[in-house]
Amino acid sequence: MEKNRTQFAILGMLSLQPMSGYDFRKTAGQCLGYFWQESYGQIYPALKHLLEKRYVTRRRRRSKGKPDRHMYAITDRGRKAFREWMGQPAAVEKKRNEMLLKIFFGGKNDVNAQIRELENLRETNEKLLAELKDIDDWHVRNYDHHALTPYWLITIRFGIRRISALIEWCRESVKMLRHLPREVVSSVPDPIDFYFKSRGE
Amino acid sequence: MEKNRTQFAILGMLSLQPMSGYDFRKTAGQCLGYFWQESYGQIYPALKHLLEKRYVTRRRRRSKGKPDRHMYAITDRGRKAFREWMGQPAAVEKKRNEMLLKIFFGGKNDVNAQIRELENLRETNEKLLAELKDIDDWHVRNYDHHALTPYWLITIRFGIRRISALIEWCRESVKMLRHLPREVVSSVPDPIDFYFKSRGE
DNA sequence: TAGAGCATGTAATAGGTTACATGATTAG
DNA sequence: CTAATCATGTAACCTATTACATGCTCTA
Repeated sequence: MEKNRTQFAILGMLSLQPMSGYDFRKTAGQCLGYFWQESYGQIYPALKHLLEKRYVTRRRRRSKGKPDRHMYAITDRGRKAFREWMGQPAAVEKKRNEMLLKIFFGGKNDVNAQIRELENLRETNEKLLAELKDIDDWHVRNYDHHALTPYWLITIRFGIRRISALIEWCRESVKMLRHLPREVVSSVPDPIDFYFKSRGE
Repeated sequence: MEKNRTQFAILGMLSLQPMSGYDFRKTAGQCLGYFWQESYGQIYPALKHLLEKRYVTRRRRRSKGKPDRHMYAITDRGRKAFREWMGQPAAVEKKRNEMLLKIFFGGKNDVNAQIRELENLRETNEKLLAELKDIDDWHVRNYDHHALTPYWLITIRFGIRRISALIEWCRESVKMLRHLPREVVSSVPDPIDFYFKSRGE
């Protein structure tokens, strides 16, 4: 099997419980949202492939008023492929943070607009942090609810730490931008020596 | 202009100093590496596009023993397009962390292998953290070296906070995995109610 | 003498987003 | 009446990785 990770994310969810493509999107959004995201454009083709390879089975379930649903369940073949994938070392994703890229080059022309963007980011993430802490609490109180609880706590705490760090960084950066030197040194001694070169590398 | 970010990353670097595609790869790897990455398969086609749109100019520079280099410089048109892009709100990247995904589903069969993976991650990032702190120090000591220094410090500190959080998370997670309940509760009361559903959502 | 670094680039493939199409029900 | 939710899926793009091709020089 190739390394299409969407398929493994789906297999993983199906290993917990049978569900439809729509369910997967929704459930994954809630449980994995802060470190894994999928869109329908990937999910439905992936389910098709999984079915062809007999890693999953499909049953049509009718419902009144709503469209029919395709309920998928993992097979033994699927479970085997999933376990194999789980054993392999995790790949590291490419990092891309457009806001950082823009800040590196001097950010917005209007410093106040830049500050507002950072404040917004902080506020959004403060809400997210509160939610994650609630989820953490719930799992601590219901530690015996599911065999995977300790693992879920580990992933949640990744989110909590990462988001807390982001919030602190927003605060610090806003402070720095507020105390920016008014008259900025605009002449660079030697353009060849900018940034790293000048550190003697 | 479209929203091919590779082109803007290149324009940004060229706004600091003229350079070749090879230089860009190298310099970007050093200055932006912990939040932005590009491969040659994107860089060279992007330079071609930038040239066609006359956002950059190209001069061939010969050198003995080494292949010829194509030196690119940003034009006024390019600078204008770049400034326009800089003013727009930054897009948020899709999050994808394969290690977290695997941990969510129970991680490696062998808990010790999982612990080793986390320890490796921590060690790698401790080295990276030390490097970033050195760079931070250098910029603090040479605050007047370049007009963009405060901005560079902001991006570096993002890296420092993010990596510190990761390191702490690794430590905590290893501890949790070491104290995992031996006999794991393997029966789930009601599979429909796993994770979120059971929190009353 | 093997491998790394310098330096350019392309082609095949894989991965991912977005908009669209369909159409009923339910909540505001 | 409007918008959201339910639910499936496709097609047209765009984005990105990987392997390959070329060939010289310097270091171990």
